Amino acid sequence: MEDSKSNFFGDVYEVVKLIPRGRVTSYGAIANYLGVKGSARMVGWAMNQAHGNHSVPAHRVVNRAGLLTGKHFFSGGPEAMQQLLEAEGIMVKDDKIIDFKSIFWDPAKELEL
DNA sequence: TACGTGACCACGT
DNA sequence: CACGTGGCCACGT
Repeated sequence: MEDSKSNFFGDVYEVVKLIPRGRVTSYGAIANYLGVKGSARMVGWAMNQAHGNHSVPAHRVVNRAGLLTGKHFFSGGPEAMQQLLEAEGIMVKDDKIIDFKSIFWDPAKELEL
């Protein structure tokens, strides 16, 4: 039973799984919701490990600028992430999400209750 | 055991 | 307004 840090990764996956279809969020937003906003990089690492977990829609997680920074880490190729986003109705241009702020889903606000 | 790197973010110049 | 640097924690070599 891994307690502590392993729990952090699990929480990240839980939040990412809760992202509604057609919406996206940022690493910092997840970190902020988990109370580790100072460690937004760890969320990225969690996604890297989530790579083996197909239950986690990591393609709905991008950086603060709405840029598909982790596309290159996806199975099948960097275009896989953009394809998955477009499949959910999210428009992507030049590896960047269109109207990112409008489809941005912040767990700290949407799940605050 | 120690150093470097990394799917980031915020601040300062 | 754009670029550079610092800080954070964990993992790989």
